[in-house]
Amino acid sequence: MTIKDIARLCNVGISTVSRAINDDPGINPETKARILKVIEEQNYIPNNSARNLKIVESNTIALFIKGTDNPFFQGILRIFEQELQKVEYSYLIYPVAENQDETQAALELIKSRKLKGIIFLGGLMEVSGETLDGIGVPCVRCTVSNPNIKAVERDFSVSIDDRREAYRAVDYLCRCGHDKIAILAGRRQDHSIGYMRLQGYRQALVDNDIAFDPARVIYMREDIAEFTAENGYAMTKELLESGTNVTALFAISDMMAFGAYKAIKEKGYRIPDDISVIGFDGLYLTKFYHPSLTTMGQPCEKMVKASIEMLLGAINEGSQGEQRIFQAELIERDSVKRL
Amino acid sequence: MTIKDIARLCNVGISTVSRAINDDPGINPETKARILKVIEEQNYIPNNSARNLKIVESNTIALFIKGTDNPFFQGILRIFEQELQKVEYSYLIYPVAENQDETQAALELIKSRKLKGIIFLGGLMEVSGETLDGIGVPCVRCTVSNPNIKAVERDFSVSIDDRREAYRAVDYLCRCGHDKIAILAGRRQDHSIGYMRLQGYRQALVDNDIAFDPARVIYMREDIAEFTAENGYAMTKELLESGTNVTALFAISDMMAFGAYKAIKEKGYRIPDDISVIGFDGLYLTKFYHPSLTTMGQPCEKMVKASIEMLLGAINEGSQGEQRIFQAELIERDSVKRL
DNA sequence: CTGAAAGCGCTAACAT
DNA sequence: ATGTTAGCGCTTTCAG
Repeated sequence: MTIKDIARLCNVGISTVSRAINDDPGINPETKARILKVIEEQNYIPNNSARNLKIVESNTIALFIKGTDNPFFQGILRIFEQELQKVEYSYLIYPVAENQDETQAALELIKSRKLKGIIFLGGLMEVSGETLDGIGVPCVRCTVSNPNIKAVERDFSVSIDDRREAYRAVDYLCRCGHDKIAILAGRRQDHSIGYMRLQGYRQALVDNDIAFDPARVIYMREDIAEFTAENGYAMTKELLESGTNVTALFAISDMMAFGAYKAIKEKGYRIPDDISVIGFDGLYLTKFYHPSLTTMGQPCEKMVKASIEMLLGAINEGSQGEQRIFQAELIERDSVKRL
Repeated sequence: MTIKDIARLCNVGISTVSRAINDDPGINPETKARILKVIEEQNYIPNNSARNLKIVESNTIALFIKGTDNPFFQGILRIFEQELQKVEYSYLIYPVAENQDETQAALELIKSRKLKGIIFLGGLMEVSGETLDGIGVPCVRCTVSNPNIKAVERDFSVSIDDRREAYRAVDYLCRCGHDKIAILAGRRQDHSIGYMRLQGYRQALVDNDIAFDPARVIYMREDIAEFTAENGYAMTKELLESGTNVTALFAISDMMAFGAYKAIKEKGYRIPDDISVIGFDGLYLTKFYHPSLTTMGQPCEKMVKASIEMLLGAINEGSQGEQRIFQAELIERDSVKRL
C-alpha cells in the first residue's frame, strides 16, 4: 500500500494525497476528508524513509543517550521527555550502546533524518570541541563536564562543577565536625568526574586543616562496573576491614553510597551515629533509604531546560557556544551526624 | 556528499561505490580500497533513508520498550542489549512514550526499515492477538501476561504466571508461620498484574486456612505514580497508621517494598523482627537494601533469551505462536522472619 | 484546487 | 570487474 494506491482508490493524483497527509492548506476540505477516510480504511501508513529522502529539512532534534542503565540519566531522560513535548520541534531519542561511536551515529541520523540539532547525554567525555563542530548541526552536551576540552566557538554544554560540588560536600562534612573523612573515589586512572570529585575532596581537606590520609581514599574496583552499588559495597567493605578510623564517608555517587550503606550496616555500624554518609547526584531513591541519604543533588530540571534552550537558541538564532555551569544543591537529610 | 560524488572522485560508477560500501564480493580489492579511502577522507556517510527505501528486505529486528523509567525493564533491557549482539540480525531499540501508540509506530517502522520482527517490552496490555497479527511481522510480547487475551495463531509471549508466583510468595510467608499478612496491591480497578497478584495472595490465604481481612489489602494510591517506592511508602504508612495488626507484608513490586522499608523503619519497627517483607521482581538493588530483600525474582535472562529465540523461530521457521510461562525464583534473603 | 513530472540517494538487475 | 539504468515512495515545483 503506497501513496499511489491511495491515489488510484480515490481517483486523484498522488500529489493531492500528499497534500491531504501533510495538512497542506491548499486542498479542498472535502477531497481531503475523502482521502483521509480511504487512508484510514486501508490502514495506509506513509513510508518515512521515502519522506525523509525527499524532504529538504525536518524539524527534528535528537537526544542521544549513552548509558541507559545509568540511574542518574534515567531521571534526566524522564525530564527530557517531558520538556521536549513542549517544544516546536519533534524529537527522537536514540540510545547508543556503550561501545558505539555516537559521533558516527549522529552523522548518519543528521543525513537520513535531516536533524536540526542534537543533545548528547552521557558519552563524549573525551571528544574535542572540533569534532563536535564537525558534526554540522548544533550539539549540546548535557551533564558532561570535562575541563580538558577547550571550548570552540560552537561548543555548548551544561554541567555542574564537579570539583566545586565535591568540595562543598566534603566541606559540609567538615563543618559538621568530621575530620576522619574517607572518599569512595573513581578508578585510579580516572581523569574525568572521578578525578575532579577527588580533587574537590582534597581541597576541602586542605582548607579545613585536615591532613590528607591516603588510606582514606578508596579507589573504584576495576573488576566491578563503575559507579554501582556493588562497587560501593566492595569498596566500603575494604575500607571497614582495613581498620582505618573513619567517621564520615563521601561517596562520589549515590549508587555507591547505597552500596556503602549495605556494607556499613552489615558490619553492625549505625548510620549516621557511627559513620556519616554523603552521596552525590540526588537520585530519586535517596529519599527511600533509611536513613534518607544526604546528597549533593544535581539540578536536573535546570540542566535539561538549559540544554533545550541552548539548542533551540543555536538552531534558531545561531547563538554562540556556551558552557553553562549549574550549582548543585546540598540536600540535607538524615545520614550525616553533627558531632 | 553523495554516492555520486564519491563515484566521480574515484572515477568509477556509482554501483562500484555501492559494492565497496556493502562488502559485495564481486569487486576488485584494490578498487575497493581506493574507494574506501576516498570515502574516509571525504567523511562520506551513506544516507540510510535512501538505502531503506530501496532495499527489499533488511535483517533488522526491533525492540520496543514502553516505560524506560521502569527499573524492572532496565535490567531486562540490559540483558536484551547483550543477547541481541549475538544474533545474526541487527537490531534497533525504540523507546515508546507513555501516551504513544506502539502499534502505529511499529507499522511505520516495519515499512520504513523493513523490520523482520518485533519484541515488545511493556505496553500492549490490552491489545488483542488479532491486532498483533495484523502487524504483519512476528511479534513477541515480553513480560506481559494478560490472561484476558485469547491466543491467536501467531501470538507469541513470554511471561511469568503472576497469580501463581504471588501465591508462592504469600505461601512462603505462611509457611514461615505468618498469618497476619498484608498486601501492597495494585490500583483498585487494576485488571492486569496488580489484579492477578492480588488473586494469588487471596488463594494462598485460603489454602493456608487464613481468614481474608480486607483491612490488610492496601490499594495503590491513585495520586502517586504506579509501582513506585513513593507509592509503597504512602501505602505502608497508611497501613501502619490504621493500627491493623500485621506481621508480614507482601509488596507486589520491589520498588514498593523499598518504600515500605522506609515507612516501617521510620515508625521504629524492625525488619524482619517486627514486620517481615517480601517483594516481587528481583531488582538489582534488592541485594543492596538492609536487610536484603527477600523477593520473587523474575527469570529475566531466561525470558529475554526465550523472547529472542521465539522471534527468530517465527522469522526463520515460521513457527507457531506460543505462550511461554516461566517460573519465578524465590530469592530468600533477610527480610522474612521464621516465626 | 489539482495533476504531471522531476528527482531525493541508493541498490540491484542487466549489460558490458 | 565495472558501468548503466530503472525504480523504491514520497514531496515539490510547475502547469493547468
